[in-house]
Amino acid sequence: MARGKVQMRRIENPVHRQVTFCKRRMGLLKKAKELSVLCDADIGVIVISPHGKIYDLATNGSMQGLIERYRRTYSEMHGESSNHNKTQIIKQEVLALTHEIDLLQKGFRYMHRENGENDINHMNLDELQTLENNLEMWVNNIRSQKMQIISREFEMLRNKEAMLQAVNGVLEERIIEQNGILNFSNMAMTPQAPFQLTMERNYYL
Amino acid sequence: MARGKVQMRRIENPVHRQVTFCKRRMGLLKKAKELSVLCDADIGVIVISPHGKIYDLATNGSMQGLIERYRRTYSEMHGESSNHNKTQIIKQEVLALTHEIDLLQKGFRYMHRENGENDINHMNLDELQTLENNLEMWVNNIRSQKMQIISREFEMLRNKEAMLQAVNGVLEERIIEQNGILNFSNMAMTPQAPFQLTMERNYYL
DNA sequence: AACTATTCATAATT
DNA sequence: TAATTATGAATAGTT
Repeated sequence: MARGKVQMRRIENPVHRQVTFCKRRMGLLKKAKELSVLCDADIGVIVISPHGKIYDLATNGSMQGLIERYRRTYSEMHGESSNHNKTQIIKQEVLALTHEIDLLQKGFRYMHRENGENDINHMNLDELQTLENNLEMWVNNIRSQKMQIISREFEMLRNKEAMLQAVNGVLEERIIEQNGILNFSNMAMTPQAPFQLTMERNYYL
Repeated sequence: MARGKVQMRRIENPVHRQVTFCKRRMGLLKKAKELSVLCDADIGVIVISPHGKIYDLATNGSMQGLIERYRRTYSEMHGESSNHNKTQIIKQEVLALTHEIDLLQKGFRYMHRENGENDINHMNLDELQTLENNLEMWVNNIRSQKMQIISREFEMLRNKEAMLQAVNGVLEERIIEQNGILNFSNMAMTPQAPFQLTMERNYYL
């Protein structure tokens, strides 16, 4: 809209999000009123903030009445009898939410397949509490794969090093055999600074 | 709005009114979706045309569920007592499911923060297809960080190697100076058996 | 909360 | 009905 196109995703900054919520909520209700007036339609809008606060608008009569009209037509459309038992309604909601959860879980499974690693396929509702731990595991898996590849290269370098030192040893022996004198053995066998090969955990995080 | 400011009253021309109804209805629902996404709000919109046709939108779960939440809050505000029957139990289930969804969405956000990238908060089916690319980016970032740190270690090993080779060179020269003969140059450059220093993957798992 | 620079929505027109 | 476009509205970022 203004000062740059807005990305259509949740605004992370809480202050910005709150301000935008307020502005756009007003805009939405205004648009609803305008549509109602211009086109003679009955409109109801319910907005529930993340904190559960409710903002609503009913352009004609009460929201309750509008909801009743909605329910009636909805039932007619679905051929349901006047069986709008509360239980029935809430079961529908459970169904909708369950579907949503399935979608999200599919997303997780998809991601884990992408990693080429084992997946968390059987993520049921009870296991969701460990979401962060699962992520940690994921990162560790990536770390492990990485190390598998890296280790080969290290091995080669280390082999080369060991080999060269062995050669040095032989050469020194030969010189000692022939000379009885060796000036630079110190330099050869005791490196000034230890060659640090520590791989601290945060290196791989 | 366009081509002249519109008067905020019922459009008398039926054709114009119908066209405007269609356009503005779409605009209203779009705005509602945007507000929902941007600000993490649950929104329900019901539009009833003059002819009784119903158009609706519920951004989270079903309209029935949204209406129930609306009713519940409305009832609470008016101090109406609650009856604990089956309905009550299922309502708790709805609450639990809603909570689970929140957790999952938080999980997604968390992961994307890890990537240092923008997040996909309201992951719908259409957006899941880009998940693979996001993961790829994440893995690449980890790989990059990893390599930056690893390279130091490699450099140190290489320095050691270079040093040892230089020593070898000096030693060989010395031997040549003194002997004119060097028997083990072959042995020096072709190791018989590699020195196994395997780092198995489960070390890091 | 007020102010713009922009983008967006849409009324009129084709 | 479906595009196009000129214009008014909405609003993101800023003060």
